[in-house]
Amino acid sequence: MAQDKPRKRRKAERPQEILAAAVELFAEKGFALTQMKEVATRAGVAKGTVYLYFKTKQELFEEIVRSNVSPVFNQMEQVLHQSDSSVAELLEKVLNIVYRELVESPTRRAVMRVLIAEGRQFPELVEFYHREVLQFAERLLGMVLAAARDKGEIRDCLAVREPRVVIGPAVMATIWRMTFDDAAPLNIQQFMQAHLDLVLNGLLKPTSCEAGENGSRIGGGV
Amino acid sequence: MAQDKPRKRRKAERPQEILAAAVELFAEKGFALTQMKEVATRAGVAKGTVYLYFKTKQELFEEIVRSNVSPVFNQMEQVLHQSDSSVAELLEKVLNIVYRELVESPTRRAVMRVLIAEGRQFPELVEFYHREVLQFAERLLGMVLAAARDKGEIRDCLAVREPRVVIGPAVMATIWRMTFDDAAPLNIQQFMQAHLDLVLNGLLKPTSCEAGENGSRIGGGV
DNA sequence: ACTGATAATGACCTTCGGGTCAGTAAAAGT
DNA sequence: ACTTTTACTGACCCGAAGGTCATTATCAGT
Repeated sequence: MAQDKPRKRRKAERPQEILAAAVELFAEKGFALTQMKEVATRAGVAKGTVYLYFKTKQELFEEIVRSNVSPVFNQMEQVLHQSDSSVAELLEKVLNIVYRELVESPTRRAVMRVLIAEGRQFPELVEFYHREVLQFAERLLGMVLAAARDKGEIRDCLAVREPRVVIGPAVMATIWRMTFDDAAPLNIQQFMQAHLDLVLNGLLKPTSCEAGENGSRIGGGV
Repeated sequence: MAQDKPRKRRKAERPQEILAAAVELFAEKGFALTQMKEVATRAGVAKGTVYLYFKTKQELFEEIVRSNVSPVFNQMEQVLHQSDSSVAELLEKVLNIVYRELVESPTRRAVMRVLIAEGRQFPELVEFYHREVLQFAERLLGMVLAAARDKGEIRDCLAVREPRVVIGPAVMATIWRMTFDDAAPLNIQQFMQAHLDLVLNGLLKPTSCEAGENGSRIGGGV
């Protein structure tokens, strides 16, 4: 029990180890319920050590948020600049990335959850995340949709101006996995397929021949 | 300042007043950050009084959850049993209710937020909410979609088996209003219109005449 | 008016957890 | 070897907040 582990000095590795431990715990229990003592233990150090590398608990969380912003969108931007693909292909690729990197990544889920749950405590961070992640994604998607509309691939519908409605189900899936997955697990693959199909084709049967744009459809364009 | 307000005995009204105050505060600050002292003050009583009516903070929250479960679905069920309407009309009515009662109701947003944020603390409550609200809604919507499919109004697509994908954007809107509305306000009316249009018609242009089911569409039916 | 019953109070208790810092031990310098 | 530097430790501090209870105020019944 009291085996007095041999102290080691590893200044270089500590920050990463502490961040990793913190991410896990924030993902499991949220910000408020995570104790710094626990973070320290999981990182294999004493509580005081954590405070050598991060001034406060909040700064620790901020580091996590900042270090998880960029990677997703590098991929995204690459994909979207193959603009010879059809919207259908493009959207499928985008959704693949979103589901893999956002819905299925424990780290990013954790960030999302804490921001939703306890965002009021750090409004600047919420603003930062919105600007760097959400707004960025929104613009990217908005450009794709607008381009597709201009090429005549998709209808000039409201969703083109409000891309958030397109990725809505993915956000819901993230929330679901964080909260209700024990009660009713979500099959991500299946959900993603349904999402893609719904967004591209809608629920209604294709209008039969005559009357082109109209028919039984409602709520349509602009 | 120290005006020593005249104490009043109002056993009957207290619980409601306390619940109302608590809802407001949970909505503003979440569960953990809301202090019982504050709840008491806002309800116009002293802290001890709150504990005359609710054993613990958690029980106070449980009461809020339980008392906010049923009302939405009474409306919902009524609407859905006018089964002579088209899916388009039905879905529009359902989304109207969902956006009004869930996305725009501070109380229900608060419940949702606390469950997402701090649900780990009360797994039984999460399970309860899932069973009574989400699963119920899912089944209701699932039945509507299945019926519409059988009537031939909508395609036999994956979304019929996974109704959650249909209301996904509404969930996102709820989250958004709780978290990012300061950074970028959401126009609910517009968002709802876009949502309905997207879900019914999809993004792609209607397939032109021949080839009926297929065409440029991908990821389609079952 | 008096009094028993009880709604209401708020000072107090207790626990808990973020943050500190005097001290310890592992490297680096000589 | 010995000293110096500094990464590291964990007992301690202290404010905060959930929950308690002896006391006080209000009201109903007589």
